[in-house]
Amino acid sequence: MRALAIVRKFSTARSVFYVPKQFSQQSQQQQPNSTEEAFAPFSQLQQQRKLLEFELISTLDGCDDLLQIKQVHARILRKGLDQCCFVLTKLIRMLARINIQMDSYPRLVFDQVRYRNPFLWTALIRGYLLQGSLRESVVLYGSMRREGIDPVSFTFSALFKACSEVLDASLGRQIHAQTILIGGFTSDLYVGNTLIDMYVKCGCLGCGRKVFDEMPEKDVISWTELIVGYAKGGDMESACALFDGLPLKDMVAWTAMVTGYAQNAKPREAIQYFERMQNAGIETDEVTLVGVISACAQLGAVKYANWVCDIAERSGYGPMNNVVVGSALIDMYSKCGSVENAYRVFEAMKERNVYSYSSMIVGFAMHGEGHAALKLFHEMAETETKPNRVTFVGVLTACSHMGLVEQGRQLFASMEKYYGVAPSADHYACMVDLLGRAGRLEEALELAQTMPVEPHGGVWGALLGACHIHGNPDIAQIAADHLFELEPDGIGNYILLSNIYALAGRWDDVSRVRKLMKRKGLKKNPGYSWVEGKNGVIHEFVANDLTHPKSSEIKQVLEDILDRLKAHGYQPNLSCVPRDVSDEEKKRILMTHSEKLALAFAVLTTSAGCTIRIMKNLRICEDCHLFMCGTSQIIEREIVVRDNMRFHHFMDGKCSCGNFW
DNA sequence: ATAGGGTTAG
Repeated sequence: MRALAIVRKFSTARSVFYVPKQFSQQSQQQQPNSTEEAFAPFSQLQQQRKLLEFELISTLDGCDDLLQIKQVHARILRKGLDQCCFVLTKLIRMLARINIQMDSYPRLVFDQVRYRNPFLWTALIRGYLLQGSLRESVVLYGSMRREGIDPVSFTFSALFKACSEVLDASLGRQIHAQTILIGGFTSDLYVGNTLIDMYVKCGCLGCGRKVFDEMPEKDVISWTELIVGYAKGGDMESACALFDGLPLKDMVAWTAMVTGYAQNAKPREAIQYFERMQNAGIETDEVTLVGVISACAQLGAVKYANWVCDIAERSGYGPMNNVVVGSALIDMYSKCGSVENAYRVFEAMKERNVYSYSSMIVGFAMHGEGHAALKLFHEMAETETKPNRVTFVGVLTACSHMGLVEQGRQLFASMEKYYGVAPSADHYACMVDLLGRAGRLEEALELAQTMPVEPHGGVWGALLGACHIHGNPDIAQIAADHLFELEPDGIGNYILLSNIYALAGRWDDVSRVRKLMKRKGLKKNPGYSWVEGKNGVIHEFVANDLTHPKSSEIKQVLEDILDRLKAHGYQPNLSCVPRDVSDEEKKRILMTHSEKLALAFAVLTTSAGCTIRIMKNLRICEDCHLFMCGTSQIIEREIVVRDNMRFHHFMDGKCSCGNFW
């Protein structure tokens, strides 16, 4: 047994430095006469051989179908590398990646190798695991041990990685238990880190934390994995606590924090961390940039947009050099109100992928430039880049915001037929939105009731929104019943329904919905708006909030504007206050809407001629919309409002949305 | 041939 093991060990080593026949014959013929010469050709051959192996491996890496892999395999055989574990391991891994049944081709390759090293074994075991054949992989692991091959730490890290790829934590737990039994591997840094990553990816944050706490030696990677885990779970406090305790913070750890805040809708914190990171002298790469760009997109502030774009250019990851950064910049500029700048970035990009096109199309759609969105979509069809589900959501919303019912229908019909994208519930939601906004509520309802995919909250939500626009409490009731079942805690749905009843004057129904909300313990999410002030300070306004230091001046400005608007025939739209109060009270409430406060503040603090930009977390109401139209005319300035859905550009008393939003 | 961070929607 022992002898066998030694032979194996030797053979394993030999197989790595296996010399092909044609080369070894050649070297024998040459008869070297000094030691130096004797080794020189051999090591040269070794080098050539190594180069060949690496070349084959990288060729394999670029393969994405069976035919290509078979061609490389033929080359491997021609070069006499049929016993080379190094290359064959890659071959098996690639076959597993494209989901070739392990029992067939990969198994054959494996069986033909006489001296298999742990890496080759691991590739096969990992393949079975990825294909869900847990039993087979356990059996194989047993045979590997019986043949005297000791697992290496790589064996376990590869297995844990496979588990995390198939998101199978219970399987990972079993293997974890095995490593504990064998002993020695759980204290390995690599194995520990893959374990944490697996648990985190599978959503078992607690288990990951336990591994982390028990690791005798941790590095910045262990920390970062957990930080990301907490961030993905929305627990930025824990992420932050961990980060504070991290002795050596590197670029990736910092990036995890920036991205974490960005993904948890805390753009200001994300930007703060990015600034702290820069002050600490940490380098910035494209991933960091994408995180902070996404934060700026959420914030919607032009100054930050230009600032971060500048940094991207200076660090060499501008739109010219990096598709991902470029695509993120397109999205950011669209969301910061400048579809022109977004398009400038789009044009400057050397390479464009489906993200670049989709972001640009969505950008046009958001700004009410539906025709530009459709034009770009057709341009895209001429390229190699294939539209995906998001691209279609983009073009369909573009149609929806423009009321292009027929074009939307045609696109929807072509999705599967010409582009191979099967319509999902999301796309049906777009269609319901398209029909509903256009006032065809019965058709929208029928589509929701007969669609072949199970409708989700988005579908009924679109219908409910349309009922709000067109004032149809009966269909709203149907949509809401579905919504309350699908999203029992979705506060917005209750408020929307109650507002629809209020519009129809059905106050009994309003109080019924209010009571329902109260019973469920749901609280209204307050509407708020914000504007960018001097020096990048963001000023936030909540409805009816008079705590801003300039409140009395703001009130004065609003009253002035109101008087002038009234002289032009403006009448407050009292139906926008869904409460059973006096008309006077309704008028007062209307004047405290957060976007009006923000508008007055902007008028107060910016100079004539410059565009006023307001961001808001909810949909802008009819009255504020009318108010903005009028104000843009009397103060002769452009006003841009970004609500939760889209942009409104007010100019000369008109809005770019054509009062259709 | 072993470990960490990334962009698009309603």
